[in-house]
Amino acid sequence: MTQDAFSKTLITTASDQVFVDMRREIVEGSIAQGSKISEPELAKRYGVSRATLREALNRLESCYLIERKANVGCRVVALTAERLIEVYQVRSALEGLACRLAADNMAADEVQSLKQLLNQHLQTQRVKEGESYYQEAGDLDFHYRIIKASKNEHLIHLLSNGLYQLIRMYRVQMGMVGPRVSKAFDEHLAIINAIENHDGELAEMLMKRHINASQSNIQAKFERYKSI
Amino acid sequence: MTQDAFSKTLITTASDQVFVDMRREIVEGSIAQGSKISEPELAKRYGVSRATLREALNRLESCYLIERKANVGCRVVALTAERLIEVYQVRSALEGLACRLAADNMAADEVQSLKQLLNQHLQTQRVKEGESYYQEAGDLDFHYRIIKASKNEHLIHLLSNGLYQLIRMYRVQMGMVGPRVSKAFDEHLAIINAIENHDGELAEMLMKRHINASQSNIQAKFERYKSI
DNA sequence: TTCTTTAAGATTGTCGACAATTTATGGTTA
DNA sequence: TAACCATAAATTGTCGACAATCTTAAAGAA
Repeated sequence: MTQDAFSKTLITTASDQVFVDMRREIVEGSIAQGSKISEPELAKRYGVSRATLREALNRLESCYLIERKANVGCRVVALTAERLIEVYQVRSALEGLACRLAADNMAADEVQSLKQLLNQHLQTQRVKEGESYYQEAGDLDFHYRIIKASKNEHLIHLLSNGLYQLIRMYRVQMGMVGPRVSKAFDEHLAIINAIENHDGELAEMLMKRHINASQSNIQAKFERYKSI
Repeated sequence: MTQDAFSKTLITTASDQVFVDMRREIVEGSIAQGSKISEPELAKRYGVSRATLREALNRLESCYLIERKANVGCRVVALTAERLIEVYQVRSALEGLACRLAADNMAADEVQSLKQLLNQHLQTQRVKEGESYYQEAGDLDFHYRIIKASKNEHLIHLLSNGLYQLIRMYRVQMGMVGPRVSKAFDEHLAIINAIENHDGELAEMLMKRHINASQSNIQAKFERYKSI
């Protein structure tokens, strides 16, 4: 029994493994967006039976990475601009809530640990140079910690098992690196300060703006990407 | 192929039917909260194979009605006060968003139709007498229409396929009828007015308050229920 | 007695095969 | 040629059986 790095999913069964593997392939684009999924073909490829594969497919559907139609089959979700907006509207509302709850609940040492994390990011050369590390794993980590600090299990599940892989899919496949990195860092700093002051209202507002800015950024990239 | 009344789920396959049936039984309490689910037993009871049953179980897990542990099995979710708070915090954020979007998007004739629905509720004798009709189906219908009017498919799915059955489960099993009915009606009216004026900010705020009030109400009932 | 170990029983995970449905193919007709 | 229908092929839905794991209960040691 092992553990997945991104979603902290415990990998116990064969279908767990297939689920995590397929999820990575879909997020990274190895399995192309919008492509049809053939159960017999994929079962053979992963070396499992169709029953095991279907178990994994069910869970991929739960986190919105594939879509099923009865008696027809599965398709990998297609990344559209409209869908991106929808997802970010939801994300903004939910992470805003998470941030408010974090500001209410977070203990002093947790705040310190979070500040330390951000300092690490600052001092890492890669951040200054705007490399992908921060934007991907680092940013993810920051947001994840705040979500976790909300102490609302339902919310945590909704975000980390539901929305995040989908958001990663957009970001990874758009190749999200660029000038927003340093600006995002400042916004993170402001959010921490609000949390430290237990100012839930402000923390929520800052997080929402932060995510909206992130949305505008990725959306601009999206337009450029589509016009090519 | 038929259709389910509550979630508008299309029932095509055998597992669809089992899913809808089990969901109703869990929501209504026929299958007790916290109880262990035996796959062989339920498969026999519904007259399907275990594979079909497991398909349904997967989907029940997606809408948070049961919880699975690998190699151990499923349990019906247990209704705790903590969980109720968590769910309502999320609901408040999401329906607040839905209400804001509805205020932005809703066409004049849609607003009129919604007002008409509310008038029907008012004129129905049962409402005045505080019977369960309004609180259950009527209230649900009102909220559902606003959610739908948000035009955000992801949000719609999250609420109607995700949270709503769980919320119904609390309400049904607590027996939610009582003096809040008329007050809730007034709140609904205020929300519609805000939507009609396309005042998204106000509409969001009113909806959040409406849901928070509803939470307090059900929570009070919960305490009484638990102390017996 | 109480705790640990072990074996039996029961439950879940996985598999391959069959049935039902959809999709592709090819032939017919207007 | 285009539209329609019938047939064949492929895909999904469902089933029963076996393997792997957990749970329970009995037996033995401290």
